[in-house]
Parts: sequence; structure tokens; C-alpha cells
Amino acid sequence: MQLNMTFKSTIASCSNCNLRELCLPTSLSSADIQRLEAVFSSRLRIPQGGLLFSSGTPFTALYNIRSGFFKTCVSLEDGREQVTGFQMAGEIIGLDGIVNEYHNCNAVALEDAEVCVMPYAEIERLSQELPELQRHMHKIMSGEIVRENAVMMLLGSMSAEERLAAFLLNLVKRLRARGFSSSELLLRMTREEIGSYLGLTLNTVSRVFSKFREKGIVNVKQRYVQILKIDELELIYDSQSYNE
Amino acid sequence: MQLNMTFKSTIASCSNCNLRELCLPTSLSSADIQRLEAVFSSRLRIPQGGLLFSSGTPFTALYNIRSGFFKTCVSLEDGREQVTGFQMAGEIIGLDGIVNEYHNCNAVALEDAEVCVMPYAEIERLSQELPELQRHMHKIMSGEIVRENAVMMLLGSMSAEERLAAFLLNLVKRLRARGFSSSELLLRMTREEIGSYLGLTLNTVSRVFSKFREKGIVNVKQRYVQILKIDELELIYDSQSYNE
DNA sequence: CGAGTCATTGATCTGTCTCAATATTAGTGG
DNA sequence: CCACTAATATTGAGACAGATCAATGACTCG
Repeated sequence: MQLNMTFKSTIASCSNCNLRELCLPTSLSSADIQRLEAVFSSRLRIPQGGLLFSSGTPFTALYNIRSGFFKTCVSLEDGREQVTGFQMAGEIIGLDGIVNEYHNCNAVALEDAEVCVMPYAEIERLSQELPELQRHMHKIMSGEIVRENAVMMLLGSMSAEERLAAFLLNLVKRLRARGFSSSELLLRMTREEIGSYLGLTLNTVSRVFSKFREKGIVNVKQRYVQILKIDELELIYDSQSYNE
Repeated sequence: MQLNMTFKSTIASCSNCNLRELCLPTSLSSADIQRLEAVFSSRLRIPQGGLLFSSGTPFTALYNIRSGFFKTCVSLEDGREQVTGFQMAGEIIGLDGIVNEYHNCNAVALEDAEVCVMPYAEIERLSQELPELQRHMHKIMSGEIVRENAVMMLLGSMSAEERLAAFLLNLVKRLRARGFSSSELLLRMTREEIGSYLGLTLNTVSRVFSKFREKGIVNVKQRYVQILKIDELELIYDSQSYNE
């Protein structure tokens, strides 16, 4: 599972980044944005399978995903692993590191990815001067707490079908917010990774996909998923809360 | 389940509060602490069974628990409920409300409680001037994210025995940090609430308690729990991560 | 003392896991 | 472009942890 990875640095420009409204406060003046650009300028490329950070490594920065797809996971000594989230372009990764100043989970690129590096010391400094940035950071962290609450509900009291329905609905919702189709998607993760996230085995995930296909709710072929009856999915997962 | 509750306001003094090192940054000067006192001065009493806030109500403040014990829970329309956490004196409650400006869960007092009200607008304003406070807020939120990651691991990939062991170890750890015994505790929540938090039924929780008793690991009598072999518990739950 | 809430424990059932066989796909080198 | 291999996905059969249902017991509070 160890990959030889190469990190390549490039220079960012927030001003003309199409993800700006996802990762920065919308209310900033262009002058303020240029101040951010000055310190959030470095980028990192992570090849598929590469680690952006891993459990125990020192925390220095938050990362804004520019392209690509990540999973974060925590693991026990005995090898058991729990996927704690899947992150896509425009989302911030690394918040777990703030509290102890070292990372608490592994962040693995599920496809070739590029992230913007936001050194935490700079975030702290700039937040002192830009109330919008401070509020933005608070909202992002609070949003992550709310997301995890919804996952706890999922893991604690929902059936396998409900879990997978919730998972698919959440994915297409986030993809739609990024201008992608809300009826078609290409999964970036394996059945096993989905299962780990949802507290199921890869077998069960596969079986539920098959059941959904038999019911005509989805069209599944390996990683490709077409959602035929989104209302049926919403019926299975009584919607609400699982916002991101 | 509806309770008639009375909120009583009193005046706080952070300076001589014995929970100060738990809820405020330790590095603040006494002058700075007096500034906080000036705006975090109001307190609220919540009787057992009362709601501090509930899902959908506007978010205005964070609350520092001065005394008492809370649970937070999210619920689905069909009545299913998931306990997302138990909070005790010195812990902050309400972070879920920041992102959408209304609360996302219910906070119920499991015994008569008193909280310090920290209006969020004041937190934002003061954080602009006190870098220590800003960092403190970040750490508290990051810590909550890390705690929830550990709960996801628990719910996603651990057995009933492991879950209850983790739960007990976490409780006594937090109680010890507050000067209480690390071998005896009085549970403030029902078996059903423990079960909801751990993704188990009340039956299973009760059964695992009995099993632990038969093994001589604990002495359980209703809400009273005495831990006889903490090392056995740690063996069951291979420790790590579940820090708070 | 009586009523209600909460906890314990047994018997049975079921959803999901485990194990195993097979199928599909992606990657590699000839 | 094809054969070979490894990784991933599907599907069946059987097992089991924990759920459900139900009865009893313990405690709390008016």
C-alpha cells in the first residue's frame, strides 16, 4: 500500500480560481483576497494513493482541495480502519490537526489531486485582521461537526439501505453544487472504502447496490452509478440533516 | 417528555471559577480575563430534563457548563434519536449552531445544571483582539471533530463490548481530570441513552454490563459503577485515539 | 404504599458478517 | 494488441452478534 509519491509545488491565484466561493468567504474585497493569495500561494500535487498527511505527523497547515478526491481515515493498532470522510474539490482538509498540533488521521488521495496549502499560522494571523475569515473558519469547523453528527446518526441507527441511500444522496448533492450531473457519478472509492465509511462490509455494500438496481432505483456498473429514481432514494433515507 | 423549566439568571465571575483552566485559555492575563467576565457574565440554570437549546432554534451563544450533565442528540422525523455526546462541567456546548445560525441538535440536562452564556457575537469580537481566545476556540472545535472521529470508529467497527469499554474509560478519564475518582462513577444517563450513543439497544448495554460484572471487571448496580480492573477494560478497548 | 420509570434476563428472530467461488476490470509486459 | 496478473466486484450459503419481544425485578417519588 506504500506509494512513491512526488510533490510538486506551483503558485496559486485565488482571484481567478473558480472554487473561490467554496473555500474563501464570499464577502471579501479584492484587496483582501490579494492578501490571502500572498500567503496561501503554494500548491501541492498528490498522486493517486499518496498521503497528504498522516496520523501523528506535525500539523502545520490546512489544505484546500483544488482538484481530486480524498478520503480521511483513522486506524487502530490491530489494523482496523475507519474512513471518517470523503473530500472533494473546494473542501478543506486537516482540521483534525489543530487541537493537538499533530494530525489525527490519514488523508489519502483517491485520484491524482492538487491542494492549496494554507499555513495555519497565517490563517491565525489573518483571522485577527479579517473578521470574515475568522467567521468563515468557524463555520467550516462547525459544519464539519454537524456533518459528523449526521454520520453518527447514520452509523448508530440506520439500516444498510438507508446508509447507502444517504451516502449517494450526499455525494450527488455535493457534485451538483460543483456543476456536475446530479444523476450520474463515478465513484472514486472502492466498495470496501464505502463500507468502512458506512459501518458495513464491502459485501453488504455490493448487495445493497444490487438490490437498488433490482428495484430500478439506480443503474450500477462497478464504479459508475446512474441514479434513476432519486425520490425513491430520498424515501429510503428520509432526508433532512445530512447536509454538508 | 415536555418539562416545565425555569431559567434563572445569575452573575458569573471567571476570575475565581475553578473551571477556568478548562473553559478559558490558560495564558490570558488577569486583565484579559476581566474583559471576558464583562461579557460572559450571565448564567442559566436548567433543571433536570430541561432543554438548553433544541434543533431549529436560533443560535446566539455558546455555553460553558458550570455544573451538571448534558446530552446532545439529533432526531429523525420517524422518532429515531441518536445521542451525539455527553457533556460535563467545563465543557462547551452549542458549536453545532455556528454554521447555519440555528441549532442542529437538542441539548438536554440530565441533572440540574448551570451554564455560563457566551454570546457568539462577543466571542467573535473578542477573538479579534485576543489571539489566545481565537486559538482556544479553534482547538475546542478541532477537539470536537477528533472526538467525533473516534466515535465514528467506535460505531463503525467495534463490538458491543469494545464500545462499552471505550465509553467507560472515556467517562472516568474526564471525571478524573475534574478531580473525581477514576474507579467509581454514577451514570447520569439511562441504559437507553448509553445505547443510543453507542449504536446499541438498551438490552445489549445491560447485557454487556452484566458480562463485565461476571468477569469481575466492574461492579454495577443500576447507575452506580465501580471499575475493578481498568487494565482489563483497556485491553478490551485497545485504547488510543478516543481522547477528549 | 402504589404507580411509573428504569434495569435485568431469557427466548427467539433477523440483518449483516464471514467464507468462498466466480466474474469483471485495470494494469503490465511481451 | 493480446495474454497474464492483481485488484476489485458480485453473489450464494451458512453463521452469529445483536435486535426484538416479553416477563420480572429494582428503584424513585409523590
